[in-house]
Amino acid sequence: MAYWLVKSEPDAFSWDQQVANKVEPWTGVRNYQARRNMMDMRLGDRAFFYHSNIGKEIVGVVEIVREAYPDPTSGESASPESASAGSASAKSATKGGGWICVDVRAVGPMPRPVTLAAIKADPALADLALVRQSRLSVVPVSDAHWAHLCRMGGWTAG
DNA sequence: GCCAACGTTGGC
DNA sequence: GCCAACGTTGGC
Repeated sequence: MAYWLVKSEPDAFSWDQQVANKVEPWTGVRNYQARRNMMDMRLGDRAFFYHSNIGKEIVGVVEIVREAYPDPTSGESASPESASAGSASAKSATKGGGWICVDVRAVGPMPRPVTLAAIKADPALADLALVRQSRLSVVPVSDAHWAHLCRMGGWTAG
């Protein structure tokens, strides 16, 4: 399984809302590199939920519960019917240059949120994509980095 | 509120 | 196809 990190401004969509909604479509990604990363997400993959701007810390863990499909908030998205077909329709969406989203489910909160400052202060995390490409909202996390960040946050489950 | 990084756009 | 201008993001 692969690991990821997704960012959200808590003003727009916060961890608390993610927990309240349980499953939430991760929409609004309008960057090709981020889109490519989302296309690579598979069922069961996990991602850190990061608060940008306010907080600047990893606040929880989510799981991918639906692979890429056309983003309903995108102007040129396909119909809901074709969207329910799953990743096959995502391919046609990308063919048309449309944007995509995935569904994520809240797994649990970080016992101790991992701040950006703590990440930057740790040499082991110097090449984390979050640090290197601060503007990218969906980034991959290596197995080693995932384990390291889990340790920092006191995350013991899975 | 400012600035750096980076992506996109448009003129040539 | 290059590059300057501009817009957006995100950290400080």
